[in-house]
Amino acid sequence: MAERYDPAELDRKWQRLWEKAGTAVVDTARGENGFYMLNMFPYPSGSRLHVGHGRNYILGDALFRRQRMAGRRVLNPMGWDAFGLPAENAAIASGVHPREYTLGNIGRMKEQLRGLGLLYDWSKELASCDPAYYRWNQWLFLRMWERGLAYRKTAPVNWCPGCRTVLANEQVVDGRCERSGDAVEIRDLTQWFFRITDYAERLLAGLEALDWPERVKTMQRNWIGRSEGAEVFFRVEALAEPISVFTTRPDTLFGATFIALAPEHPAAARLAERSPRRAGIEAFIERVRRESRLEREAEGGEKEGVDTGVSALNPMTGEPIPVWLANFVLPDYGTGAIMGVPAHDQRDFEFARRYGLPVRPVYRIAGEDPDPAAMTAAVPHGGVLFGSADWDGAENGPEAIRRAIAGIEEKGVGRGRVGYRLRDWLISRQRYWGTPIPAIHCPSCGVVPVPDEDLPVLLPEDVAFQGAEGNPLEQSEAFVATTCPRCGGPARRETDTMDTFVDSSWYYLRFLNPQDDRQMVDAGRAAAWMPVNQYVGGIEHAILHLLYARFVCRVMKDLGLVALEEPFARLFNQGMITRLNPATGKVEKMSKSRGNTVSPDELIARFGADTLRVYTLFIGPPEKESEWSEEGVSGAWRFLQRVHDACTRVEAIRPGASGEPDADTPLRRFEHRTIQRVTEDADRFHFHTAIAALMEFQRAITEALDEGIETPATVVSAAQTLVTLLHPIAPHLTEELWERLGGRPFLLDAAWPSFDPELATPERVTLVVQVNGKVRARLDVERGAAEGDAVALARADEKVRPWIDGKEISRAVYVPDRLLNLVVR
RNA sequence: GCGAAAGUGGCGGAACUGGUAGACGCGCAGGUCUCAGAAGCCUGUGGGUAACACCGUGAGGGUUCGAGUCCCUCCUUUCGCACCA
Repeated sequence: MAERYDPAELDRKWQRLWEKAGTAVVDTARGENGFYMLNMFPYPSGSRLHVGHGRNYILGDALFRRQRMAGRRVLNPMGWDAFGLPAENAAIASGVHPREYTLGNIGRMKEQLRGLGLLYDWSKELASCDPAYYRWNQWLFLRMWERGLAYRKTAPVNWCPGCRTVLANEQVVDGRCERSGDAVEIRDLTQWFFRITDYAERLLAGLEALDWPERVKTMQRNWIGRSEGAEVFFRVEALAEPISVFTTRPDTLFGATFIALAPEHPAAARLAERSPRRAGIEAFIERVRRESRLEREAEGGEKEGVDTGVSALNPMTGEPIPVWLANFVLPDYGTGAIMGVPAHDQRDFEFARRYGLPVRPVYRIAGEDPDPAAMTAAVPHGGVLFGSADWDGAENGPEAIRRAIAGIEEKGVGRGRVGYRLRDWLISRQRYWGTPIPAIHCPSCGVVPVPDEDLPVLLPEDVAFQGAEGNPLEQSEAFVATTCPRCGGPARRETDTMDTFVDSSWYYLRFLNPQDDRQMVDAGRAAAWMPVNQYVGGIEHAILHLLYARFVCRVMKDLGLVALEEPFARLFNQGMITRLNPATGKVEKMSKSRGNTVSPDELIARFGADTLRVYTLFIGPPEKESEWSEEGVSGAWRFLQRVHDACTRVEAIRPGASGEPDADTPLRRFEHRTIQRVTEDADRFHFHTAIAALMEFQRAITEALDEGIETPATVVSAAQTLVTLLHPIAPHLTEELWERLGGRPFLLDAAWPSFDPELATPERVTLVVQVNGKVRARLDVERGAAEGDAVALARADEKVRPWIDGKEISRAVYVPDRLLNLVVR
């Protein structure tokens, strides 16, 4: 072999040629035979990508190339989720404008993606920080505002002291900011929200039909948290309005021995005012409200409460029960008030035990736990047999609940209701680097929308970032000072910007018409290309991005902008790449902060992008997490060497290859079996087993060359098939070899080979012979051998004979082409 | 605590529907080439045995001619949920 495989040169050469020829550019005005492949667009961070990041892009690129070779017009765009706090924090630290910082990162990241041989339709590139993009955030916001889907309210919200902004519920994990890890505080602020709760039922129902990982769907179901129950009104002596509680167990209403309000409940302060123990109650309210979310929701946290001294009347019996304030009642779920049924609810029971409140089992509900007798003994007041003749006989469970709701509604003291855990999406952020919310505060007209013709509301430039505290937007008098579009008087501009998840909730639609300045989306193209056929990204977006995108897509449908409800038909979550951390001795997620990353740059310099791609795909099933190993990479490198060497030898015999390949030879059969294996494996994303099949095929070709039995035409055909099947995995080397084997560029436009099922099956098979279920011999037989022949062969086999001699074969189980089990006594 | 997924050689993993357990790769051992090494290349590689037998898919039971795969009990790990009334 003359020349060695020089990846550095090949990588550069083919990356240039692909780009120059625009091989990945798709005209989205034409929709026929389209396939929309999408990787979640990345945040352009300041640090270099590591090999753990590469996994989902390499997988996406392999899927893209595979679909293209199947003859589809595949749209595979890339863009940038370019707004966000890291850029602004960098600006505050160094003074560089967030835009400059972000654009610099985009440039570097793009080069890195190119270096991996990833092929995107860059003519569709977009960045969410571009006014041409974010003006449509503002436009959509105004449409939502018109319909009451965007609104402002004062509410207790999550405040992250580290990020100095409010957060959505979805961004708070275990009481901490999912970005910075700071404990989140609760503050009363006036903020902008999107009314996602109006869509709770549709978001839940839509999950059914999606081809998504079950665990993602489960997470979304849990987050939406639907529960059926009833709202029940309790009259309170001191108040004009009754207090409404939400319960999923209206069947236990007769067992309610108290009601409890969240300290934030509007009625709480009014009740305190009337109480002789006012000071104590107000102190309690103040104390609970000051607690952070972390403290308040801490596991095993003591349930605490205070008696308002006021009574409420059980609507079914008219019996007075005390009204308490309790820290475990959440202000923003249900009605912010509960009925306490200690006999049938663990939390209520703990609370009752602590404060000596009665526990009253509802006896007529059969099979309820805990055991009423035991509880009666455990509490001072004792249980009282109580129930209702109306509800008697109803089995505990849905039927009892249904009847209870009917009884409550009949009496006019409540109604059936569905509760959701989902809260409205808080989209305000007190930061600069985001989409300005298009609203103006006028002292006489109130909060007024910016007229459409004044869009986009641009971010101001006269802002000093270095060392800035608070929201940098507030610094710009030119931005803030404006006139009211309604009355023309002086007014102040809204300085909150939008959560960056607004940007990412519709970008997949914008890739279809990224330069269109007349409309947000192109309904015709959306009809042709949406939903995204295959979406690939990390599990960390299981709730946040994926729920918001499903919501916004539905809003856009209701606004008549598109005709679809679900943006992503199929979702794939790649597993993380882990690596042994020498510092801790543990296998951990690969990350910069842990210091266990591997840079693709050095690997590419040494082995080329294809080796990195082969190893990344070979490391394990892509949906599982996989451990990176330095030595493993060399296996991928050696494989590509052997492919290169084999094809170089084939190239040398090519001039002698005339005519068609032989119809049926061992290599020919190997070729067809490999096509079948690789096709099936690639289509379930299992490139690791596809690579294993290709390794075996390469060895078969090398052996055929060594032995010289196969005709040149047959060998050339095999080698061409090898590089074609390997192309989605190792595009640069295969492109080069393809050309040298007589193919015309580009492989992306070459047809994926098809297999003949007859040839893909071996002619002779190994028949396993078992005696009483234990393997005793392996026979090489013709495919399709008859049972009688197989038994005869087995009985005559010298390895089998000792096990059956002198015994009677009572039964023979024969699985053609696989196994013969002789059962002897 | 509740729910889901997983547990296979020294390591990553394969076996998709019950039918040859360990494909493929790493590592390791021996060989080849070389003055020597590196890189290649070839051979071997679950435990066990002289060779068989035998033992082997987290543990224990079960179903079956036959179980990594199905059922039951338990252990471990990972992930999700967890005052949501």
